[in-house]
Amino acid sequence: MHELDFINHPVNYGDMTRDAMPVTEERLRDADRSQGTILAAARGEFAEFGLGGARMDRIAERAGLNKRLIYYYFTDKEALFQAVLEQAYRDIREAEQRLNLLELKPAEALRRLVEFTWNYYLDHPEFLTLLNSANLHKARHLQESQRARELNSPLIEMLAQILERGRREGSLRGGVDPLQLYISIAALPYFYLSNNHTLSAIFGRDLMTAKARNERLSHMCDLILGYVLRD
Amino acid sequence: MHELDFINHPVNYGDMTRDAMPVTEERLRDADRSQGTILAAARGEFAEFGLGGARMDRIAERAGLNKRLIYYYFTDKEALFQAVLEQAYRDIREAEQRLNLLELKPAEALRRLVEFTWNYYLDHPEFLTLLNSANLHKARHLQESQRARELNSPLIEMLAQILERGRREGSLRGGVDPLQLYISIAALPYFYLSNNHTLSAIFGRDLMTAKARNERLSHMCDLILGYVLRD
Amino acid sequence: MHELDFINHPVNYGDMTRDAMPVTEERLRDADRSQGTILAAARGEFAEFGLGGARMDRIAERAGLNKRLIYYYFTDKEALFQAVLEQAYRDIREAEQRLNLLELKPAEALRRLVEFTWNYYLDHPEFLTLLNSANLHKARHLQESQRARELNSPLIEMLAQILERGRREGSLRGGVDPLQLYISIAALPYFYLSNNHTLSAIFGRDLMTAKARNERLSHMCDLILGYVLRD
Amino acid sequence: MHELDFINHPVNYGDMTRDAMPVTEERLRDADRSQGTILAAARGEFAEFGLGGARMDRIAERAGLNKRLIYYYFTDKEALFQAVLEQAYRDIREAEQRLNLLELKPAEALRRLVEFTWNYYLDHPEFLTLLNSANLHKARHLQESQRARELNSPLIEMLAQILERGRREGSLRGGVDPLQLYISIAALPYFYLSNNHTLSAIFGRDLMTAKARNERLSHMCDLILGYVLRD
DNA sequence: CATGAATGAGATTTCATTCAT
DNA sequence: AATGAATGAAATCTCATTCAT
Repeated sequence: MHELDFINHPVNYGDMTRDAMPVTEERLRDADRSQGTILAAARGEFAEFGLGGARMDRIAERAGLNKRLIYYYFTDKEALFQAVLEQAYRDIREAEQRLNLLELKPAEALRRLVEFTWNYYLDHPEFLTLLNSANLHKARHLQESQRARELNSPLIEMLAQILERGRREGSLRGGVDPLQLYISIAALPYFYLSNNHTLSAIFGRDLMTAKARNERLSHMCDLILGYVLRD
Repeated sequence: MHELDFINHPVNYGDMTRDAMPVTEERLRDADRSQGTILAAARGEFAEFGLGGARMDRIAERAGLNKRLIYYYFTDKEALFQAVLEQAYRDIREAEQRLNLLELKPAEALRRLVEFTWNYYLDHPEFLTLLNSANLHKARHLQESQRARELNSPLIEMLAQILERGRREGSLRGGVDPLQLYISIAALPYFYLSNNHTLSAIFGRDLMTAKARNERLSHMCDLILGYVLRD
Repeated sequence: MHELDFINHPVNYGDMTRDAMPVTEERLRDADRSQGTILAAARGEFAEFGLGGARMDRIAERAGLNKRLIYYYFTDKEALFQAVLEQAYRDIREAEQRLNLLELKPAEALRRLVEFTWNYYLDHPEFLTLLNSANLHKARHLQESQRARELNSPLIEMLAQILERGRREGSLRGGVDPLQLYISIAALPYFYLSNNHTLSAIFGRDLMTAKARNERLSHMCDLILGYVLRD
Repeated sequence: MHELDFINHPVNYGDMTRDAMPVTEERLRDADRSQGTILAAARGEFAEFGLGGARMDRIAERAGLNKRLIYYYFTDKEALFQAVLEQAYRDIREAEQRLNLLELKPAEALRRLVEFTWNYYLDHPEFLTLLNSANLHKARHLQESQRARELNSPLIEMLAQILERGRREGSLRGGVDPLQLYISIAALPYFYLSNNHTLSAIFGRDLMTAKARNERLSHMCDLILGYVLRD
């Protein structure tokens, strides 16, 4: 997202005269860009060290920007964390939107959702850590966020439709609470990946090899589909 | 004045030898008790604020003991955290030992394990946070722990036996990896409880009412048993 | 929205020479107005928080103008404070000028001066705080001001004439140093108003009610006139 | 006060055994001493630079103690300022207590009070600056002080008695409000000394020479006594 | 065994000021 | 004339840890 912003951010107006330059746009983009850079740097730092362990100095360094600028744009560490969190949610919601589950058959849609969740967590490990941090602080940052409700996943509604359709078709069992199902679909990969280190240490077995990962994905699909499919 | 203070400092008990002191045993008991008090205080603090957010000052205050004593017994914050973590694992393993799953019928044993896990997490919320903290730090504290292996749950072995027995009896399906199943049984309540705040904030729905908790437990049992039972 | 504002902003008047521009005068007026706005904002800020506590950011905000502009017109915070101080002095001197004490009978002139001082301080509480700040900094800003001497109150000279006339008439006692008297006439309301909060807190009595203020004014008149009048 | 604490602060308990040492006293006294040192350093710093201009670093340096210790004992800058303020008030009240005005004849007592106030302000210039700072902050620090009322000068009561006695004797006029008089007696030297720099700069005349000071004291006595004496 | 006092390093945050248009 | 973005230096405050009995 932010990455893309950079692409068309030419600083070179060739031989345009200074007066003719679209000064304002340039500036606004700079401000936006700085904010984006800070946000990205902060996301990395918070993900790696948690809210308490993150260092504003390091965030500035990661961003290649003056520390003061962080406060200029984000007020303080807490607010910055909140901004990072909101963005992380917006990102995953956006990805979810692109799934188009309703075009698939119910069972297929569920499998696809399990796969998507697994892959998204794999590709965005920061999301897990951020979520952990947020929960350590009792979701205070979300509760303070006025956009909290917007972060409500549209998937719940979609899931409800899929389940209902499956039930009517006779392919899925009835009486499944979409929220419970959604939570379970998130829980299964989340725990595995988030606690990967502890689990690996205790069981003396690397859970992140390609093989282990494939096994986990199958297991989760089996579990979810085994539960929801009408036999 | 500081200078002079040294003069008569020697740990001088007159000519009594230290071993001959009548108080020794009592003292040892005090020592044990102090360590326990510190450990309990630290567990609370780490659970509430994470490793980064925990404060040695507050731990001392919670324990009602001098801060210096913590260092005396536990070297430093990291080591203290490690001690807390090991104890938390020992505690849950002890509880697991008392389950006697092998005495039950396979399906019954599984249901009981799901219920146990759910209830243990409910009763020991600090376990979840400690686990989170440990993983934020990539389980460094476990890897450094020489007792890590001892923490390996005996449940895996037990689960393997249960699954095998069920398969032979024909009551359970075959081909279920006990480790995957164990992880899933932990994952389902873990995510729900650990992310309770975030989920409640986002879905605008209190997930901790008695009703909601009962629903979650049924859902988890349905999910696990629906998957594992041979139909 | 911001973007659009700038579009026709460029300081480009085509090939008109700058001197020929019709807007010059208007601009000068704007410049004057901006300076005045800044000065007023700064006076408020310095009065409320002192030199050390005043914030350039807040001054800009109060003025509704860009912070950079303050530096453009006033060099730095110190110089701005000096400018504020000079203006405050000019203001009170101007007000004094309008008193026309010499037209009154000596005793009447003195009473009027006491009343004027009291009222001026009441109406311009910022004057007191500015004076305090100036003195905290050992009047450095005044010493650096080239106009310091101009700030010398013409009242001293006037007071000398009044006292002399009164002495000759026999209505006032002799041997009164006009500077001492002037200082006392300022001191009596100054302390009351400047320390109003402290005094109110300590004596648990609101000193700013209409009644309390009237009492103070009578007391001061009694004190000054009781001293200076020949009985 | 603190100064005296040092005097009997022996560090040498000779051949007392360790257990017999009044360890606690010793320690407490050290803590007291450190607090006293910090308080004295802070008083100087706040007096010189005001609350906003004071630097915690400099206070630590002045005290010859670790900056951290200031926070250990006084929480933060504001609280430290409050402590300094309270102490300054306690000091002047203590000095007032030693005046024994009631033993003198009314007129004599008043003259003595004027002299005392003048000399106290001369000897404790920090008191004036602290008072100024306190008032800049609208006496917030006093209002928050639970001891505010204890700082109420007993002089008011004493003054009331003196005035009443003088009135009955016939030596003093009646109808004088002791609070108004007290404020005026404070106001006259306060303004002169507190604004000394500004006044000197403006009038181009050093107000702190021995001669100038004597003149001021006479003037104040004349003013107060001229007002209060029955002729 | 136990402790109150003290500290250095480093964290977050602030603030006057300058840059670049 | 006017501005939003950016900064370096320094301020306040925090925190794990050690000192000295």
